[in-house]
Amino acid sequence: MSVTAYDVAKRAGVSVGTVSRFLTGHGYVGKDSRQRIADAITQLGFVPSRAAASLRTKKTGLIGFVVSDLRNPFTAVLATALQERSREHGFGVFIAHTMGSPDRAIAAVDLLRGHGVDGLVVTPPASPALVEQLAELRQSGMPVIGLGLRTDPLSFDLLTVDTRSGARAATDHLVGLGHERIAFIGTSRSSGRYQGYRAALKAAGLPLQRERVQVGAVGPDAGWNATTRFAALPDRPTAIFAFDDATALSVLQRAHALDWPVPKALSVVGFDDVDLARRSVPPLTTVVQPTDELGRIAVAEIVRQLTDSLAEPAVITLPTELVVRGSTGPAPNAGSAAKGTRRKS
Amino acid sequence: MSVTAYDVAKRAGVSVGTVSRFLTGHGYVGKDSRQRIADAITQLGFVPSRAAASLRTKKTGLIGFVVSDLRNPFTAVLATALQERSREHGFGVFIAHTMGSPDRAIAAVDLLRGHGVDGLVVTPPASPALVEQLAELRQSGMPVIGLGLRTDPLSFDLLTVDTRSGARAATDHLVGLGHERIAFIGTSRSSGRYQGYRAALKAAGLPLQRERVQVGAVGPDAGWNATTRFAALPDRPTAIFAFDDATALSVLQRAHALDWPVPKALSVVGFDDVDLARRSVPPLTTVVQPTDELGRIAVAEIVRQLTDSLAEPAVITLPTELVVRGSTGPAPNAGSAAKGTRRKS
DNA sequence: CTGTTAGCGCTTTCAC
DNA sequence: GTGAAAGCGCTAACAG
Repeated sequence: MSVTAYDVAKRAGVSVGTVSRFLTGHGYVGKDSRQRIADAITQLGFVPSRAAASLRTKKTGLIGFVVSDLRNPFTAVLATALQERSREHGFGVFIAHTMGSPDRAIAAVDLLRGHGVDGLVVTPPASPALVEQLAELRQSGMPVIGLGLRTDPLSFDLLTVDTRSGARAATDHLVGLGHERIAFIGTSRSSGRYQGYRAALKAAGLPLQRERVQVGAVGPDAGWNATTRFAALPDRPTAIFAFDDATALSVLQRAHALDWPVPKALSVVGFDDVDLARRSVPPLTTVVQPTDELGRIAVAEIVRQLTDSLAEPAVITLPTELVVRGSTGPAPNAGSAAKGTRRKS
Repeated sequence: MSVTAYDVAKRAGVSVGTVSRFLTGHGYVGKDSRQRIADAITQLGFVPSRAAASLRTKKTGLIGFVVSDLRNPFTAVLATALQERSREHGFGVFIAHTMGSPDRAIAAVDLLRGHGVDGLVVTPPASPALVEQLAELRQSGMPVIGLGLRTDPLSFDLLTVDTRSGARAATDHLVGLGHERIAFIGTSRSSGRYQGYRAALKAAGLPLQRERVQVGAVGPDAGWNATTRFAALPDRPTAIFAFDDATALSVLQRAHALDWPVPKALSVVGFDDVDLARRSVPPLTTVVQPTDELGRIAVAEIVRQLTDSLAEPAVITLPTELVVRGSTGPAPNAGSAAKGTRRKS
């Protein structure tokens, strides 16, 4: 660690300047020097200090990634994709988790800022204060991109998937199977998922029942509890559309524990298509998010903004896709006539 | 980002030195100055540059975490624990994944080094070259701790859980239930898990059958495939002990798909106790790893070494605990007499 | 208690 | 093509 560019220079019989040119690739370095520097570097095990470099260049080669909880499988997949793509551009990813706390989100951004990240990728949830902080950063020239982080006046780039139409497709699928009592578990009524859910019900002429909508928490516990509640309803829903796979999988498990057979008596749809969805019992019907694309585009956007500097904040929306697996089936009393007919009404 | 300590100093009407003393907490700062500096900082939105600071102090406040794959739930939990604990000590965690590639592991360490991490926490798999690299680093004064990363001559600190006795307890549990054909899925025959498995069989006077041992890959795919193979055996095993929960859960799923009822005809034991294990169908019997403890101790060790400097490499071993849930039951033809008797050979 | 000053390791003109 | 030298933002003596 204490071997510096000067040591390399001395060893190679050149000056630091030349070593630096070799390192950065800016400016010419003679074929001869090039070879000797390369040798000296490997012999000495020299690793250039980014801290020192960044002091001059104002670039750390670091992308900050603010997440709520890394233990969420979807987040982990996203982080992995981001890291893979960043690597291709020579960036490292610095992940800071917030455990869903607004205060910690702000602290996380400051931590990342302190370490000089070149850009920021931020995921929900966001508080007004966080959004303001990010907007300022963005204004001061730092690439900031919100991943599924909608802000009312668009104050930084938004990369999002079309959750609304994904939710619509999922609900349409259930309607098409003859389901009329379709429950929803999600974060809020303003989410794209809820909008899609509602739109599908409306299009099918189905009532929107308050007791079948569970908003607030999502995740394993929430899915479990919501399922318990739904099961206790006088008119049990015959289908549940859950915010994400983590939630949907626990719905599956709770339903099993309650002897509420899936998909015979209950159909379940998730969102994300995490690895386990493919292999749950039964395999989960879900809405695929283009995770790799998200990572790829997020990094590409950061890199672009780093050079193009200040373009107007833009929205990039990626499509979703419904994958039908074993967790959805015809509604219990729907008979054979129900198949896909009620959908266009 | 471009607001510096000088700006703060000017605004507060003091000198940079005083601002620095305020920031670091070293040396005295008058109550008056203190207040004005604090005000200036918030007004200016000043975030000190760690890069600049670390150039002097040789400390970045960063702990590097080298993992194979963040998508492994256990890894994600570990990363989360590590991040929580690091935060308490004022450290950030820089995660670099290797996707299991030895070359990438080396590159990851260099990436981390380049960013000047103060310490390194490394998880398997490790190659000889990686171990050598880490040993050198450790020798040059950097805290390095291997998490479950055994090296033959102990060249850096090893923090590990007693997987051997965990595996022993798991297998003993199966033996106690009357199982005689117990299969194993793991990484290698030199792992603690295999040793524990073998020891338990031996103690029970049970033969160690080659075709019931599947070493090499682990994880969802491996669990799925191994189960397929085990099912095709003339003498189907009545129990499977899997390397980790990710593997065990896919065993559960594959068994279900094969109409191989768990735990009636097949008992399954995992390792890790990830979140989903509690809620799988049926709930997974598994060996708990003290994840939080691991994170806590890893960070504490790094911090300790950062001050105490060079102690001899040591081994810290944490105990495991077997949690019995619904995925294990009496062996199919064991009758009631089998209960726990065969255990003491 | 506080100001001044000399670097930390690198990059980057500017000469040669 | 390459060397010399200044400076990035901060910390850490060292005077006062």
